[in-house]
Amino acid sequence: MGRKQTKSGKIRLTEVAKLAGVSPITASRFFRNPEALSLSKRERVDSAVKELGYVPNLAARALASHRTEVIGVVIPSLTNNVFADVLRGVYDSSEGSRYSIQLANTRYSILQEEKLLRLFRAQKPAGLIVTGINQTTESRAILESMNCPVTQIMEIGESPVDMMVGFSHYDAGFAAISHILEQGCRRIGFLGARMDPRVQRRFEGYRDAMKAASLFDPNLIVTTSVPTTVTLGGTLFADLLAQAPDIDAVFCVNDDLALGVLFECQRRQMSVPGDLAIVGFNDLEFMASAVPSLTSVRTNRYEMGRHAVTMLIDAIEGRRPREPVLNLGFQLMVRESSTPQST
Amino acid sequence: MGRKQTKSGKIRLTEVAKLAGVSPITASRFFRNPEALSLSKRERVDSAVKELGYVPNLAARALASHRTEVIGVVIPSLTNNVFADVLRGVYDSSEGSRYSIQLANTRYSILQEEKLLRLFRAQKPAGLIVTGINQTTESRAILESMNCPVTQIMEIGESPVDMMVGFSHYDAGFAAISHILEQGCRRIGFLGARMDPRVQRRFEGYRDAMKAASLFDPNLIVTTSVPTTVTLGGTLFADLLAQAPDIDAVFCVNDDLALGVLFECQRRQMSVPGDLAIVGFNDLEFMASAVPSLTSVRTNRYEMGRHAVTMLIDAIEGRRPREPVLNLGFQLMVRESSTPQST
DNA sequence: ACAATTATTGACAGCGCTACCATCGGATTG
DNA sequence: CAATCCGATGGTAGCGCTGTCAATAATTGT
Repeated sequence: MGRKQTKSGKIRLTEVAKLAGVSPITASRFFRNPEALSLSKRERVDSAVKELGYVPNLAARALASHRTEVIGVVIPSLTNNVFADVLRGVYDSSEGSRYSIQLANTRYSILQEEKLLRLFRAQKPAGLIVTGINQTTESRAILESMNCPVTQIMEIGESPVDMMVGFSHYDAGFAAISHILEQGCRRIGFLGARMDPRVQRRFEGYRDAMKAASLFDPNLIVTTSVPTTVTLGGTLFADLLAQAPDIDAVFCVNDDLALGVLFECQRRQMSVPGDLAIVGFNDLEFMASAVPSLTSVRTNRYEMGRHAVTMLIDAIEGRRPREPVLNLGFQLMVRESSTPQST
Repeated sequence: MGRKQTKSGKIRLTEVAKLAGVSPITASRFFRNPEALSLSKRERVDSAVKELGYVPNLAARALASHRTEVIGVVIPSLTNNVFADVLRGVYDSSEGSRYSIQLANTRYSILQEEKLLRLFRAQKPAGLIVTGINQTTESRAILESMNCPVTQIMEIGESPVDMMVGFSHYDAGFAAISHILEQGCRRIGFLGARMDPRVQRRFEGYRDAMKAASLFDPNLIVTTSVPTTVTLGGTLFADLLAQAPDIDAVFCVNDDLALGVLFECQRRQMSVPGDLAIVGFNDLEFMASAVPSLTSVRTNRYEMGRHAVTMLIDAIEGRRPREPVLNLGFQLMVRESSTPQST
């Protein structure tokens, strides 16, 4: 015969059905569509399941039904707090649904992303959430061959693979700089770390706002590809000061850098915002709490996660949104660090 | 007949085998154990796979082989930075192996944990990593019925389900307090948020160290079950000051709280460490960068993640470690915030 | 040169579940 | 009262892959 006998202890759906006195297919329906069963059978199956301690075999289910109830989520980093909030939204809105979340981490590697997408494809997820809009041609091809709804999150742009939820990093960067300019600052430095595509677009917002005010100067810019840390904020700021000692404001591409700048100012006895205005990005929780409180651009990360999942589930279940691209915008949270007059 | 014809475009292993001129089972072996094939067949299968764009069906594989190559990781939070580091270790050491990581988030809910473990069980993972040692009886039963290696991480204790990697939170808390006592502080406050089991044990370390010095006083303690934030650190500290105005040090169960306390001191013009010594826990990156730099207890989170996976894979592949419990210890990172004399 | 061993390969059956259709009793209708 | 419909249930036939073991080819030793 084929293979060794099924372990005696193993409970299959057949056993459950037998005990409940129904056919296997009825027992199967108990899990997928209990309303379709008569109350009496439903109860009989239910107690049989409990009595035998039946655990459905997901692989068999997936094989027979050609689908799974997994939503894949591909993000570039777990260390970056930004994604923690997105994921909270994702988990919150998947809870209560039949779908379970499977998380994958590219660590900002294009190759890793392709590999993960390939892995997901082999698993036939019900839907997929991916970060950003700068997938490689190869990744995009995989996504398009995937035969399931896909939501791109964190930013919006032209030609979505399928759906998108995000905001314009360019606009957000531009708005931040406009605000600083309004405060009367003229020499606004730019501090950037891990220049991923979204950070790059924030930079473009900075650049264009500065150019529009005829204040653009390459000396005001310090960037690195190194991952962001608070300490790095201090280091980069020191570099910036060395190359442009006359700066009166700094725009940091994220809040960790901004906090690092604040600490460095404290170390150098520079007053914030008196000597220097600081504006961060993301509006992490600590920004409001710092002394002085730090201005930042709030991005609706939690909502992004929520909407991404909601839209995805709707699409999976055939209720496609009429508008595939959802712009969640941003809010400039103006605080002490960028309002010199209030000091 | 059974069901509608397989979609014409669908490539199965059989098709690959046919094109390569081998039997399906040989093609199958190409994926699982390529060394077993002769070089010529290996090349033939390889090019057939590429030509047809074959994507293996993981569900079928899992069903036929009774296993998967998934390592499940169950953690209580993604918002908490602590786990980001653990996960970095997990991902780093799973990379290059055949196993892929599946992450699940209990959000500190016991029920959610049980639900997730049940889900994992139905998926027959190759191995499982779970956080902490305080599983419910039910969760523990699921883990034990799981028929795969299990590693508990973040802390160590008696009677592991299988393996453990972590450190003693009690000892760490005790050591932190001992250090503060050595600095001459006597009225050491305790600030705690989200009192999960590990935080609870840090508290016990605090309590016993204080009792040993005959300095224990319930008025020195402020805790809440609310999740941790920097802002909360400030709030709790204000409460603490109200109830014990004469404190000369604070031990915070995590670094976010400690940062919040520092900001609150700045707001109140209290000098750190002159008026108040501050010690945090976890040694997140920003602690070294704060002004003054903040003392903390460094926990080897990255290494915890790495070892958890390494041990797990070894166990999966039959190379069980001789010692199932690995204590990674901790280091007290003494900085300005707790060394008054150096100010 | 021949048996003994080892490396490759293949045939077969079936993993546990569900899609598809058929069935069947009973309620509804004209 | 037959015709119609509908909700509940079941039978059959795989889904795509791999475990088992047997068969064959290649290699080695004596």
